Amino acid sequence: MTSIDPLPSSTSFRLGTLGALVTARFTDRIEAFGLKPKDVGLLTLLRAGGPLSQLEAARAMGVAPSLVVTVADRLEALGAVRRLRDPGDRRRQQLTLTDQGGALLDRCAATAHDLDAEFTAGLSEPERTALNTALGRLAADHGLPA
Amino acid sequence: MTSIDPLPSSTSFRLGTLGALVTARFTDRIEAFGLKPKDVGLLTLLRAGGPLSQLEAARAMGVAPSLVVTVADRLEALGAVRRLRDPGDRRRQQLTLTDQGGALLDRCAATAHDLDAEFTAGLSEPERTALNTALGRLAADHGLPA
DNA sequence: TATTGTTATACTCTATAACTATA
DNA sequence: TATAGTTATAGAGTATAACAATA
Repeated sequence: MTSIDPLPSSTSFRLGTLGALVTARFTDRIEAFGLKPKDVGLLTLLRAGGPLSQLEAARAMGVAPSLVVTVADRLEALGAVRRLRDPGDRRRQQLTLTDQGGALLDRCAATAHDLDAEFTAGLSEPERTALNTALGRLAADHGLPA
Repeated sequence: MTSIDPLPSSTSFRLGTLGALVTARFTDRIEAFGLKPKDVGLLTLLRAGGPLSQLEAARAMGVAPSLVVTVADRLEALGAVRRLRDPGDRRRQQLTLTDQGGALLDRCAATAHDLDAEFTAGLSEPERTALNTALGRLAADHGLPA
């Protein structure tokens, strides 16, 4: 008789459940900075892709433009981004990462790497490297930030 | 000068973003079976851990007991689980996986493995294996289904 | 009085739709 | 008339609180 490969041993199931777990922990920690996960996504995008209009940001993040308003409001209140009205087309708001926003993103990166160490403590060093390399390739293949 | 390791190269960031992406795709596909992700979680738990009371299920899943009511209602309507009042303690509802529920879970597993193949198409076979092995170890370390 | 399940309610996240200003 | 941003509203998912039945 043939036995079916069980769900919990699939890469999809494991990625989904571990991703939710690690996101929950990361969310808890960045709360200390006044940030939510989507805020970090926008900061990451701005560092990688220079100034962007809100609509461009929404498209790159795969979210509704109205959500970018909320996220940009919060980041602006923290001094992490600046909104500059485009003089050539006054409908557009150019979002720019401030120095303070860059420093905040650095603190998020440090937090993530701390979390990496704790979360993967049970892996050997080669396993950790192989894991991160494979995840990096998948991220690139699926259009996620490098 | 020292440069900070960027956020998108962290394992935590990659696990979080890839996990969200793969979960969204999986969610789309199991909708054809009338299932939501948490339903699949409960079915998985019941197959692995035999009959459970709703409270036990809530604890194992890390969700509120009231959510188990909703999930069990939907699964019962699909014929995937049975609720049996415990004769020894009539407050308890024992949740049991039916044959039909087992078949449904098998279809979810097949769906997940199809998704695995598509999602990791850009990896070499050794990379795919190393990835799944490392994820399996992390899942075990963090108390997720085997 | 404590516990299991259920129902009522509220909160978070995010999308869609309506609206304003500019083109 | 079309587009960028904003505001208003709605839906999904999940938690907390109130309640009913049983212990």
